[in-house]
Amino acid sequence: MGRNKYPEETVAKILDAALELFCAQGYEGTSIQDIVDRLDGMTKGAVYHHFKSKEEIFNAAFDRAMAPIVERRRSTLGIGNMTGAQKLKRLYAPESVVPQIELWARMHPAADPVKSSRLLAMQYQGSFDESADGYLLPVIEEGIADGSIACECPREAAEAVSLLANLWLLPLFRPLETKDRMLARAQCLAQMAAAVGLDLGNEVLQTTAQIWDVWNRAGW
Amino acid sequence: MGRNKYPEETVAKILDAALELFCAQGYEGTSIQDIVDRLDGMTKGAVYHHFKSKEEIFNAAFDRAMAPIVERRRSTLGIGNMTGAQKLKRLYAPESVVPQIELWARMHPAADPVKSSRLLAMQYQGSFDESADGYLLPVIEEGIADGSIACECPREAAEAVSLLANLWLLPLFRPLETKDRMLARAQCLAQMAAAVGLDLGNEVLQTTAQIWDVWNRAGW
DNA sequence: TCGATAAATACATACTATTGGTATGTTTAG
DNA sequence: CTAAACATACCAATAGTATGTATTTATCGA
Repeated sequence: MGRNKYPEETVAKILDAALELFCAQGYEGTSIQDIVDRLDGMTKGAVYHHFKSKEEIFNAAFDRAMAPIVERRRSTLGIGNMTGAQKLKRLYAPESVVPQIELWARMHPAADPVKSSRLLAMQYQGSFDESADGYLLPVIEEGIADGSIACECPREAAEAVSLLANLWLLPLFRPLETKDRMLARAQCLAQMAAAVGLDLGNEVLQTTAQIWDVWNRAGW
Repeated sequence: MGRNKYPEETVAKILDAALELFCAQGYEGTSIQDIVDRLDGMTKGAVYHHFKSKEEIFNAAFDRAMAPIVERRRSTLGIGNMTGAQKLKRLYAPESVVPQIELWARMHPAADPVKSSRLLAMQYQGSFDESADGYLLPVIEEGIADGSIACECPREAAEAVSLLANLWLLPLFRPLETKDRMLARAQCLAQMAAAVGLDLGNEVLQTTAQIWDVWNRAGW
């Protein structure tokens, strides 16, 4: 093929193909050759020119997909005249959650924890990062500082809620269940969060309902 | 080597070696050859005679390791003259939990969610099985039936508690943290469980402290 | 009960296709 | 002309298979 004038298009093609395959078949279930085969005409040399390993492709693919979500959330929380408690509720409101779910729905990962074990590990790791250095714990601490939240164990509460929200409330790596069961989970999570001082807001149920709709519309 | 009169010894040797390697290096990080190399003199032919795939070895190794724990728990819960609430507390008492932790400590899995992603997936899957068809939900339902537990969402509560206990309270796949942080997590979990009607008992803190000791004694 | 033989089991050996990755071209844009 | 953007040809390691061989165990007639 010689040389392309716009190599970033090639990179984008690679990452698009990679993301789709990694989601559908998992990390180990996807070979570099699988990816190459989707880049009509291109060869492995091109891929390894732009990325130095399969691992790097994997990370780059997901980072790229997540970037707009992360940015959106950052800007949402940047608003100054909101209490911590208000920001917390906002984090679990439809406008914050649904875009992320839409992304997941598009990615359409295999509903098999073993096949998706790499993704699961990412989500697991992410839950801790999210609560520790990420956005949840800071928001809670902000709430404690401004008096809008009363929580005795902010770090622990953040971790627990984050983990439950990511790996349980939306069971990405499990066979599809019913809307009622998802709503029951949301209700349950809200109760548990309230017990440690975190009010996730009344919108949580609404958010969950919308999540289910998005999910289903995507043909799960 | 010809033929062994007691092939089950060979199987045991294979599973022992496999378990150790899978824990230390993860599933993908362990090759069949790695396992074979630990079975002095034996070859791949032997391994593939007794097991039809790497996957099967992996499952067999962990099933074998878990078997005594599962049996122990089964017999503990079999006692008739206990209420559901009493059984629930017992599930989180040191005598029930510590043996399992000792097993995990011996297995000594890599504290890296990606390297251990397969194990993580197993634990994740296990949390749902445990709550659904396993022992936790039945105990809660027993408690509801005999009036010793008041829980509006038994299934959801079981899932949430199970997930938190398995993947958060004991963060197998995370770098070691302090005893205080583990205790704080236990306290937090107990509070959250109480909010949905599950009293995990006062022993939870004690259990957690013992877990940490076992963990540390194993040189984590 | 006994030995001979057949059959099945417990391995070893040798091989294969696929994999992630590399070394080294070749072509084209800047 | 040079460096980037690819292609081509290779490599070692991998999970798994096909097949060969030795040893145990089941079978059976006497």
